[in-house]
Amino acid sequence: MTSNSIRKTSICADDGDALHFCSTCAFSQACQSQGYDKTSLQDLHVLVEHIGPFHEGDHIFREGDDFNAIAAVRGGTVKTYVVDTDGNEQVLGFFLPGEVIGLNAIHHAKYPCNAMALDTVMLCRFSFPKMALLASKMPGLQAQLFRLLSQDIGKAALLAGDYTADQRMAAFLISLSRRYAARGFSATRFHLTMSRTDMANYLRLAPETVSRVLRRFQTEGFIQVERREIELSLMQQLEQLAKPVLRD
Amino acid sequence: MTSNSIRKTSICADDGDALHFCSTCAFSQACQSQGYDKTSLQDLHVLVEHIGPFHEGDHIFREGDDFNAIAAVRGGTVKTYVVDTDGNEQVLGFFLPGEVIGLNAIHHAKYPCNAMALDTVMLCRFSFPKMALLASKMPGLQAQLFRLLSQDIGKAALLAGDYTADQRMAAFLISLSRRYAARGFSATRFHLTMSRTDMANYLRLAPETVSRVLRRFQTEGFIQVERREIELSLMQQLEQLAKPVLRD
DNA sequence: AAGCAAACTTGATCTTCGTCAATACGTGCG
DNA sequence: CGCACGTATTGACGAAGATCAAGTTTGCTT
Repeated sequence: MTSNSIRKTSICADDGDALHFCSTCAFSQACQSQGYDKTSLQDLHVLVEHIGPFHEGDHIFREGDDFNAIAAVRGGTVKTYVVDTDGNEQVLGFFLPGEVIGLNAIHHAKYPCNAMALDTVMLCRFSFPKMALLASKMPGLQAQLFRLLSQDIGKAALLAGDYTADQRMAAFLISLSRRYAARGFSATRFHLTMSRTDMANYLRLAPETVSRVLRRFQTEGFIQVERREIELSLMQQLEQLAKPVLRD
Repeated sequence: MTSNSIRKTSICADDGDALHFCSTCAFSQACQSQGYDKTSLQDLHVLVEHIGPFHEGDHIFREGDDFNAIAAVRGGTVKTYVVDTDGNEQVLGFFLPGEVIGLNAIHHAKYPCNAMALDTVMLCRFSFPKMALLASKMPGLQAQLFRLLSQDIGKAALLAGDYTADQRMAAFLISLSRRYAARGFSATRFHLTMSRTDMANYLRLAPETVSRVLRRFQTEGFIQVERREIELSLMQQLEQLAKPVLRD
């Protein structure tokens, strides 16, 4: 469930090498890991575009917008969401640095959801048509795209099953922890970039329930939480709780 | 949410034409829709394998099996599921003729769930490595694969949101109806190939709740249900109920 | 520094759906 | 034919979490 395939922390490798596009992006690996030719790499350079900064509350794309590009998060957090018929917000996911947004837009050629910056966000934008064309020439890139897409199919598991509020919350915290750790950040102390309401809308709980569960986790010694700063003290116990959700 | 990209009903077009592989499969379209060369087509023929019949209760693959192929359902119904830590079955999806199973296995190169035949099932098996290779030569095929994968990312929405039992059930029935209709079957009368328990495990409800909701739908005149035969009488009302779930 | 709005917390009550238990139904088998 | 098992239905009860209603804190604006 965590993005194992995305690891590098450096934001932009301007190392004078041929590989001078965003190295945060998931695709650098694919290219590095196999013999690419100069032409392909040139093409890849051309189709990449660094954009941002977006600020808190800015929209990156909106539901119904024409799809033309996917984007890797270079810095900050992006939430994707839809608004249901009664005006309630359903958060579909939070995207940390190194993770890719827009993959669910390929099918209908339109973005099926909104994407909003939760803090200051920098992106690496890839024209999808160009990338698909390039993928034909670079089997490693094609494979990487297939993997990214396939990975996302299973992601919804966190929301799906009928888990308790405690299990959901534990799984959410563990997931964040692992994803931060994979980027070289602390696995035990981090900043929650989203509001309690965002968390609630993601976990399909009421904001009140989120508050209560966090408080109880604190009194039980699992976590220390102060506003949006959180420390996971008893990882063990949290993982135990999260196990049915994360399935590892 | 319904598989718009898959329409043809015929099971196997042995028409002597170059296109003599399973025309039920999602990929025939991709190939037809653009100028393919003879060699590619030859390759595509080679990588396809008709398998079956599987009988009720047979496993097609199991969680943890090495991934090497995806498969299109030619006939019958397949359910995919996982068993959680307390032994409860979570049904991930039902796959009708024309739909593709195994797409979520690409990422880890292992099947992340079990697949079981609910009745007599015939499949069209595609070696994935060969298919990926071929996709490099056939942009249409590559695009079709990207679309199929992207489509599945959004599918989990049916289970996700915190909908009522009524909304879930209505959405489920409407979804089946549309998918059958897309295959040329009746949109209003069909056979439920899965047990109440399977439906419950898919919709994240108790089997008792499934029973009660179906009964209430019947007394309200929305449906006529007799054992596993069902008729949708007031499509209008059902669609109204399902709207928040299906988002159209 | 005061005022304000938004986010968050906390408590009390209510609703939906799960659980438990009993019964009916239908199918296969002796 | 009738027994037995699995599947489905129906009813009574209980629990988890939503909703409603105040409060409290935070941070922003003036």
